[in-house]
Amino acid sequence: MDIVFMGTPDFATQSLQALLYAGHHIQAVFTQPDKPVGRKQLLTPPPVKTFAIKQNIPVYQPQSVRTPDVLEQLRTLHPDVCAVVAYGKLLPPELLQLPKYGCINVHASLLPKYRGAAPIQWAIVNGEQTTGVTTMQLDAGMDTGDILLQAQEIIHTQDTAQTLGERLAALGAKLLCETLSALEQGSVIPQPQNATQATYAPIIKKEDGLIDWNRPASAVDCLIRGLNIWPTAFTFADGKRLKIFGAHPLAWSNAIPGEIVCQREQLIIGCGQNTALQVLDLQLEGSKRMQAADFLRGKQFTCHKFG
RNA sequence: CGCGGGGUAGAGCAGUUGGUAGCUCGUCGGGCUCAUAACCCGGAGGUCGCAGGUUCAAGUCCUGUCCCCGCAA
Repeated sequence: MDIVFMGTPDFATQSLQALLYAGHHIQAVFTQPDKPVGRKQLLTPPPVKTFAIKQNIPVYQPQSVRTPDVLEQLRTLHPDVCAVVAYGKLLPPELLQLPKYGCINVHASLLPKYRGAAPIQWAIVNGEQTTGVTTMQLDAGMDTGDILLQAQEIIHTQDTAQTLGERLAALGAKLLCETLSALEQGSVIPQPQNATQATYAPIIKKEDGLIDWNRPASAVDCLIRGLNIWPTAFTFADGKRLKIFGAHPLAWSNAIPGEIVCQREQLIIGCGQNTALQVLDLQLEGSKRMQAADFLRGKQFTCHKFG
């Protein structure tokens, strides 16, 4: 098929790659404009752009897709379908109607659960045991279109947003290819979403990473894994910000939430409901990321509580 | 030149008012032990990020420079 691809992060790159391998013709790629990144604010191209350029695919990076120019470009390209994967912009209705098969979206959740920008992260943070990917026919709403195909994926107890995201990206890429085949053969029936079942996964903000030590250790662990590798769950110790990249929940008694229960060979913090968290992988402000054992070898906290 | 923290043995850190570097772990050798990640004894390993400057003497003060990290964007 002749396809216009719209996507931005690594998650989307996998789908683009899969479409190419499947023998589709990618006419053009739309992706977000380059943005300043990091402390040095270096202008950095999104992953999809980098990949597209290597494949000699034309790249467009409009600030807005709600302009006559963009609509005109799409008309000229005249794609069979528009594949949208984590593009980062809502598409206007006129554009959605344009391609023969409309616009197909890959979403990293089992819709109607976890509509929105950060379905992978929130699924982990909320302690879900399964999630998945959905392909759907885009409509004007935020992840409200008719469902085409879905695939389940188990969330492991060690999963981070990073590791789960990689698997879902691969799964989503595969599902996208299957969906396009099914559309061509007319063998897929769009299913409207049950809006009453819908939940939302809003974009993650840094402050979402603040750890509430009153919550049970398992919940804190979910937060840590869900927000790894970005923005990372954090707390405060000795007046400094402490990022926690990895931990292990423990059963414990008489734990005071936030209390540093132990910092000899292991770093253990009290949590809610008489549980505790063994911190394994951390980074103190001004220092680099390291294993708790390494950290404790050179430094002890003078405060008695985290948070 | 946005604000702040930091670059000292393989790893993580101390180094007070400037006087030729210490700690924990690891590592090597020996001992103890049925055995060990445990314990005991001993050893190796550092031009203190880099370049200048002040000084009788600088990791420790001054200047410049590179790199890392938190915040802010």
